[in-house]
Amino acid sequence: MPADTSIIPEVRLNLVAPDIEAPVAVATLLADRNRTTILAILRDGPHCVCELAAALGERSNNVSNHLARLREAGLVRASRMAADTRRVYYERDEAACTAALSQLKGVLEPIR
Amino acid sequence: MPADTSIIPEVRLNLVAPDIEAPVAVATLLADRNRTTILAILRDGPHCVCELAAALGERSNNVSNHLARLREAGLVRASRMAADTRRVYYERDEAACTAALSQLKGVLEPIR
DNA sequence: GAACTGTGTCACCCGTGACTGACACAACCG
DNA sequence: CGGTTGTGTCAGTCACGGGTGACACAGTTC
Repeated sequence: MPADTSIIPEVRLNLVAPDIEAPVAVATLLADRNRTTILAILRDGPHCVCELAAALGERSNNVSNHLARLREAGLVRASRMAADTRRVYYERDEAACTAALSQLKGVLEPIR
Repeated sequence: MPADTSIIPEVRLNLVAPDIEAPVAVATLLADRNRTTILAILRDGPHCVCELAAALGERSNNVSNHLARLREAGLVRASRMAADTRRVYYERDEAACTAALSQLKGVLEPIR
């Protein structure tokens, strides 16, 4: 005879996948060692490309590529300083970083 | 005449790249649409593989692969329930998720 | 026992993305 | 002006990882 199926939880096939584009985009940026290290180093203030390249042990054009990705995402800003216009200094956009963190909280934090 | 070089910031080539293995590992897991969606869906309680597969529009073996990655990272747990031993139910490990979020905070939050 | 459903494992294919090399541009110096 | 340094761009190459297909295993039903 069949078991009491009433206590077997029904399979829910109508689950809706939530919108996770933004957090995935943030995580994709952080999923690279060089980009995450750049963001970590910039926490102590602006640095130029050559400094970051030396710290990472990477070529400057490669670092420049990663900085472009971070810049397009708004996480960092580039500027030439008056005292040293030859080098380009990058600094974090703390507001954007906080917003990015919020996206990840939306996935990793318990339901509110 | 030469500019006053004393105001030109010296290039710091002695920067030390911080340890970012853990946050990169977390971000790598979240950098995939299916894995992030799984974590988001599991916020409302345990679900079996077939439910997750239906919600994602993916095949169950593919979802099982992603769940294995999440399981190895400790973010989810698998269990067979007494009322339905045929299916495997997955649930979030909230403590591990919180710990994972802390790793990302260490990169995205401003310096303390 | 056989048949079936749900899940897990693994080799394979293939697209995405990181690193490279060559080159171009910007800003300084002689 | 030409030379040098710092940075950016882009096509090419290659490794990594996600999806698939085939199969094995667990648990249930007949």
